[in-house]
Amino acid sequence: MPSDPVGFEKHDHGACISEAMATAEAHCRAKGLRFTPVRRKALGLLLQAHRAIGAYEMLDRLRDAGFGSQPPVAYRALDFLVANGFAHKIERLNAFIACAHPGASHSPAFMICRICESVAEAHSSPARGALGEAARATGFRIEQTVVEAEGICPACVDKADT
Amino acid sequence: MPSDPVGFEKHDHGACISEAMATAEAHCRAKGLRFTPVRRKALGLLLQAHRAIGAYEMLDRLRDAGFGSQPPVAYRALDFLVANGFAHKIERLNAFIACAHPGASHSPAFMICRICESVAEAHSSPARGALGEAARATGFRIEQTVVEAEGICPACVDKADT
DNA sequence: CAGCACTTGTCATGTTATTTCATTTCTTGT
DNA sequence: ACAAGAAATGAAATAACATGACAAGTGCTG
Repeated sequence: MPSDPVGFEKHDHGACISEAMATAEAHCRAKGLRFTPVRRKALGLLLQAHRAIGAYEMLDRLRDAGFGSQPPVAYRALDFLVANGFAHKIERLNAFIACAHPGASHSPAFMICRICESVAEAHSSPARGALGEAARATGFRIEQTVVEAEGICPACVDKADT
Repeated sequence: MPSDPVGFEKHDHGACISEAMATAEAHCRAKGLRFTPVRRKALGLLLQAHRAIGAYEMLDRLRDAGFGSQPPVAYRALDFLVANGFAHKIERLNAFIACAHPGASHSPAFMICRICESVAEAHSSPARGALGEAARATGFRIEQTVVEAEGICPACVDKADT
């Protein structure tokens, strides 16, 4: 099980998909959540894509798979996945990506390549760092954080420098 | 000149507006940028509001002020302000806010109150912290960061606890 | 098996953002 | 001063992202 903080490396994608699905399955069983076909399919599509997917792209694929064709179909499935930590929303892209560390409650941080649009997930520590300091100094109670870096991924840096 | 990292405190709002406008004015003069009426008005409106403003709310006000009524009017003005560091986009809100530290090149971080929707700006240090570490470890080249915390501001915490 | 909570499908609408092109304004080089 | 080029504006159209509301179906629970 890859628990490293980033995701630009190559890996056994098939295995990572089945693992993530199994984790979600188990989590839902444990929590009494209904991992319905449309939700399962949505997570599968996110994992398969291995990149950030817009809600309407998701909708297209769900429709192709025989599910409903109206936006709420996609948004509801994605909301479920996000709410339960199986996926994250990338605010910068208005898009969604499968969680790289499902199960673990965490504050994700993302690195977004502006060339190839790949996205890697890392952990952030809201409490530490400048933001946590500012929050403590002012009495702000942090509930959730969005941390996204835009730039160039290793592969594209190599290409650009060549 | 308030250079403290946060913005939940009371302050002389009139003075802070004129200062910010003057700073922008000077910056544009120095860089040969055209600080046109619509851009000036947009910045004034952001400063006046002292909160995050959606593009269409900005558009309404610009139209009321006699400018064009089509979305690009607002988006172009806002893009100019953001590009030149006079304003920031809050991704979480799809809204824009005047920069609290204009002139200084910086990586802003924001604290967003989910009760009263106030927004405070702090500095972040992308290079340090978990994100910078992950970037160095993988070879990701950070160009820009989005750091936004959602939670409860001091004033609303007090209210909630009462 | 009745009642309830939850999920799904669909229609309708609301919100945010961009593309395109013609026109005007400003700046620059001569 | 003036022509050429760059930048900004106005306006129309459209694209992309997201939610509200309601009826019908599903599965659990008493």
